[in-house]
Amino acid sequence: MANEAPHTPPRAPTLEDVAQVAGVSRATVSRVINNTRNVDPALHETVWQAVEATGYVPNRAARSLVTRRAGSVALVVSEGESRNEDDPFYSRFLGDPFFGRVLGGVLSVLNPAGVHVPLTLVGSETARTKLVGDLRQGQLDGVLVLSLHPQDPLPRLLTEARVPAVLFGRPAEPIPISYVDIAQQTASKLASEHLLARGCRTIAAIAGSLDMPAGHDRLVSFRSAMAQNGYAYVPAVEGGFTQEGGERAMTRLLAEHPDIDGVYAANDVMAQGAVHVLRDSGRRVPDDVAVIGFDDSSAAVASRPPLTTVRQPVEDMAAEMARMIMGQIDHAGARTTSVIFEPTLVVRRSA
Amino acid sequence: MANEAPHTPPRAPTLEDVAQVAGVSRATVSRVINNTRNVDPALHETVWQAVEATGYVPNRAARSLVTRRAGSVALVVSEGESRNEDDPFYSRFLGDPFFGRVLGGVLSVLNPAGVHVPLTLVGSETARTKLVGDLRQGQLDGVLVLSLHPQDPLPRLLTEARVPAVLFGRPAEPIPISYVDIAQQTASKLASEHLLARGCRTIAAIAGSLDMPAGHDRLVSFRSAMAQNGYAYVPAVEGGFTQEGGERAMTRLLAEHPDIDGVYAANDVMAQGAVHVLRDSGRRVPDDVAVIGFDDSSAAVASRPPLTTVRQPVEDMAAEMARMIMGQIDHAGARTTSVIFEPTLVVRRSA
DNA sequence: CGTCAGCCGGAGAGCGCTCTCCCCCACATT
DNA sequence: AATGTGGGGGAGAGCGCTCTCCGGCTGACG
Repeated sequence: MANEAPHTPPRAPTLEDVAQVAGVSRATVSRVINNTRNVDPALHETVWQAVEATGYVPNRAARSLVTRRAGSVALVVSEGESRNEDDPFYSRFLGDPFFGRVLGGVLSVLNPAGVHVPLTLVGSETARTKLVGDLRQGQLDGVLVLSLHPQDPLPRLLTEARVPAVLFGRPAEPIPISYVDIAQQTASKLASEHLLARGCRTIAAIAGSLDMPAGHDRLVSFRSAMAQNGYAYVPAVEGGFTQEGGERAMTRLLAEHPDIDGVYAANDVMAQGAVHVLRDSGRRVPDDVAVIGFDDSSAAVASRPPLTTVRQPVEDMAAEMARMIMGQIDHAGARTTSVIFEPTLVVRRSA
Repeated sequence: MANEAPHTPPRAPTLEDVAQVAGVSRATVSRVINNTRNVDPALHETVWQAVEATGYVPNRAARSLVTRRAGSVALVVSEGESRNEDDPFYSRFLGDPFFGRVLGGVLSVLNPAGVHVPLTLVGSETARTKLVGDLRQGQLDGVLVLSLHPQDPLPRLLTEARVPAVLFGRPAEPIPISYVDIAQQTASKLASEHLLARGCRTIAAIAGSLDMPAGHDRLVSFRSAMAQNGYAYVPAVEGGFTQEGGERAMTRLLAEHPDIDGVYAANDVMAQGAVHVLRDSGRRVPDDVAVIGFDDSSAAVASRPPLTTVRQPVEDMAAEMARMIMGQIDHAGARTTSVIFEPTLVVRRSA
């Protein structure tokens, strides 16, 4: 028994190997694989056979080195200053079904395209500079950003670095950066008209955090939708997007307006909290008070009664983000764009 | 205005640039940065200053090319044959808080270490070969696998390719692959003793899918824990880990054993379904029937009453996976290992 | 029949880094 | 004083790929 290469794994085949098998030059194989120029069809065929035969897989690193393209787009979950990566807050957000849907949408576009999608949590100055460094250095071709905090400096940083980036949801400050978002007016219209149509006359809102664009926009547009139907004022309490906040908000709303018969909550978990409070106060849902949530999350289905809720096409939005970032990467200097999606109302039993 | 480099971004500094600024050779700078050998402390200092001054960031691709290390570990969500990537099933799993916790745990170890964590959904033969190809080619240093299906061929494939890999949960078939898991016996002991201690005498189980290790082990170990307390037989119905399945299982259990006063469900959503059925049947939880769930997911908190549940230290387990894979990568040929974690009982109001 | 454009394949440079090899010099040893 | 020893630095090869440049061949046209 010869001791040749006793523990060396059989080195992966390179372009050179394929070239040798096919009896052509490295350059030709490269051309075939990236089909970048006309190559004689017969040779083309031979080369592919050689690729099959050798089990060749292009080496990403080598390719990146020369093309200055990493072939990866980071999905970044970004907080402002206050938090660090160990904060359970992150797990909470990552565990949110919403995040999973985003991920699914992004991967459905990027994985088939052979693009890697590294995930990063960014919650400190250090992490932020490292991210931008990676981007400038070309370790990353672009970023998809889920920015959770209105004062998050990351979006601005990214625009300043002139680096491909797309946000989920409009930025808190008006800066020139691409994003996808949902038509909050449509959502509000859907919700208000549904509530009105089923006979609600005293309607209140449980708002999300008002310093976040989503929280702010949902309340403002709901009020204006109600105004268009003749309701000059809609009482609202902020619930901070948490179930407990929803419960507190509902309690307060009930205290101030005991005759409430319709509630629009800016997300499902707050709606769920509201339902609990409503039931505990002896009211039936939807008979005495109708409740509409937002997100169509698993909470909506798990709730009793299951929640009527506004559904964002999150997967589609995320997929569009992926397409947008690829566009930006391919055409440097392209204009920043925004794509707005239409929500739908999923009618279940709570309203 | 000179038109020198009108649109060329100022090329990122390379090792060479730093070397020039520091007045040393490329090799020395490399040594300092990776501190791989003794370097004169004074020079060391000079070099770091030069790094600061130039804003140098090492080029990952170039480094990978020579070290044959990608600096990235994929997190793979793997299904068996039956599904494709567009299947909403994936979104559902990704949206599961459990997944987010895994992600959080993994990132808490790998991000600080500068390791990228690309996410991949693998649900087809093509995707599987591509993954193994990436691994062999060195685009990926290792994989962390969440295998969802008992017949999933991926774990076996990975061991055959002799590639660094760690599973969450023991493999369905006995193959030599590293994994982390939970001590199901402890979980069962905790649950059974809690139920018994609060006076339950007719106890049933709602099992998960029995072809999955988690589903199987939870039921088997629960029965043996009950047996140790003198209960020879525990009626059980499979609920497939879904809320609806939990409802159906509870309905059937109730029909066959109307005197049930304690239920152990293999996850929270089934427990939540069970609670709904129990309440609809006029029984009070926990007064008439106590219910224990598993996972300590958001469903446990959202449920009314909030669920007493078995909590796995998922973040810790995921972090350990990350450490294990790094160990495997650094010491090729290391033995496959398993690490088993102890669960705890989170007592809320349902039992 | 000569010239030239156009097409297609090969040669080879070089992307930014690591790492082996070599050399120089300071200091210890004989 | 000659030789040994080892720490610390530089030179340079080369990782696997893309892409520019070049050359040979073919066919069209004068």
